[in-house]
Amino acid sequence: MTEEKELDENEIVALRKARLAELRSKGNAFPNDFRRQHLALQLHEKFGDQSKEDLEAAGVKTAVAGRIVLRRLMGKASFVTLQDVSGRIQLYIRQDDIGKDDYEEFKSWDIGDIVGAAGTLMKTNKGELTVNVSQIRLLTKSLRPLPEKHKGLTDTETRYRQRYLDLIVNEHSRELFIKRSQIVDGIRRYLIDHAFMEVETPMMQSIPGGATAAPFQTYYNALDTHMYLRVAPELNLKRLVVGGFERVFEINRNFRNEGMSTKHSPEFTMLEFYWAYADYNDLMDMTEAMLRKLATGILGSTEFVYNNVTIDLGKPFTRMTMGEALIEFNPSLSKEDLQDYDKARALAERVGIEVQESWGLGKLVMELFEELVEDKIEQPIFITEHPTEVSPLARRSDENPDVTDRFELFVMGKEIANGFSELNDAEDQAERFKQQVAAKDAGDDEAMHYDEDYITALEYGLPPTAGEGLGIDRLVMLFTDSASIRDVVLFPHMRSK
RNA sequence: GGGCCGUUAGCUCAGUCGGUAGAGCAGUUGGCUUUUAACCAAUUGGUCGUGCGUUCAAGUCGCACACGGCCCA
Repeated sequence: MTEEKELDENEIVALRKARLAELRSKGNAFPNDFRRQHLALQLHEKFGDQSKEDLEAAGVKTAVAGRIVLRRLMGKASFVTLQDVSGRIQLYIRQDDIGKDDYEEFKSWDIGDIVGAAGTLMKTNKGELTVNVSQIRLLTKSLRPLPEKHKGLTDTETRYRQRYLDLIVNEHSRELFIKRSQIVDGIRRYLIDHAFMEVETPMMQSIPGGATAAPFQTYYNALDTHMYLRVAPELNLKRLVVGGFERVFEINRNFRNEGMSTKHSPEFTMLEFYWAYADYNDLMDMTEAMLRKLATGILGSTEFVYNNVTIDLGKPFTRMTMGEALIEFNPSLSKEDLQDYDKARALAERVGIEVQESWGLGKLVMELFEELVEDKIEQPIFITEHPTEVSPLARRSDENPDVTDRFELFVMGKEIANGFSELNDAEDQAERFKQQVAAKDAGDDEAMHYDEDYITALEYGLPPTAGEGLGIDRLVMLFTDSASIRDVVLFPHMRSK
């Protein structure tokens, strides 16, 4: 039975399993008592500059551990390249140093095996820092062959489905996800340094809210009720501001039940933060400062290249209203086109937008912006004055009730951030929810629900507050010059095979 | 949802006009005590994504499906 199975297997796997069986018969095949003294990078940093002679005189002892990624075997001495979390270090193993039996055993190990080695630092004749090994142990036997050692793993599907292989083999991928971690870490530190408090709010909600988006539905047996995965944490975070936590933030996943594409993932990571006694202008200032600091800290510069365009976060970001942007990027348009419903509608139909009867002027302008401006943006721009009709949670402008004190930050055609002075007028908010419910009843499955408890919270009093959401995945795409959101998500969703 | 492209050895890829499957790496065997994509010699490995069809004959042509990529909505 098992024999048949093994016959079906790839001969490489079968052979390695046989070797593992042999190891088992000799004792503990999976020892966990090895302790390392240095990472590869630490050795290179501390000793990389020392001369061959100085290193030999110093006789530095070390113990390293990692995966064998390259082997150069000779009759009585060998080199192997070990890879650990920090990088690579070469080992030099001589039969004379470890003994004939151990050397023969060592030669039967494979690329992919995880080993621990102790020895003394040396430099080869070509100047490569190397551990001259006195003891080496196999810690974990690898049963499957790794991808090609030079060209690596290029098949996109396999890189996504078996990300661990991508990480073992492709240094670029490893560096990308390290950068992602640094970005999240940098944002967290920045906010904490500015007196923000990190909180966690529910991922499962009985009423999804905080964004216009279709939710995922699930079922909670104990309560015998349908629940939704959150589309945004917004309303809960503002409840916390009502409660007196004047600066809060959350970095976590949101779920939106829409298609997958290079720009959209059904679950994505979002920073949301809320800041009492501040407005949307303060948010824009802070966003600019934070992005500059992140880029400097992580990329070493405020300039970086995305899709062959050099982006400069060093200069003050352009700020313009949505109406101004439409005209700026489409000089044939005039102000009147955007202020008159009939003209705006005619224009929308002319550019191929499927206009719905329920849309007002505000929705038309927003759709026109998405169609005629977004893709044309390269350098960072704050777009402001979004129509009230499409901003149900944002405070109205004091000058014009049809627009809100809101902004979105765009870079290279991507919406990176969205923020506004929060609507803290409970009665206005109740009206806006009613409009959303009407839109939902009219068939808009992205429209919001009426959240009565949120209105109650506002009735207790939300201080004047500014709030913002910043898409982490898209920011990572920018900072790493990645064309697809799947490249910056460790385990992107795939159809099961 | 639509269009285009892809799927061949563990990995990276060739495969002509339809004529019975190739390379490099990895693996195996042998050699080699400062190599580094180690090298030298020999050698194993295939349900050509799945199914149906055309044909004397299909990796190759046709249709359907699956999965993926890119573009569009």
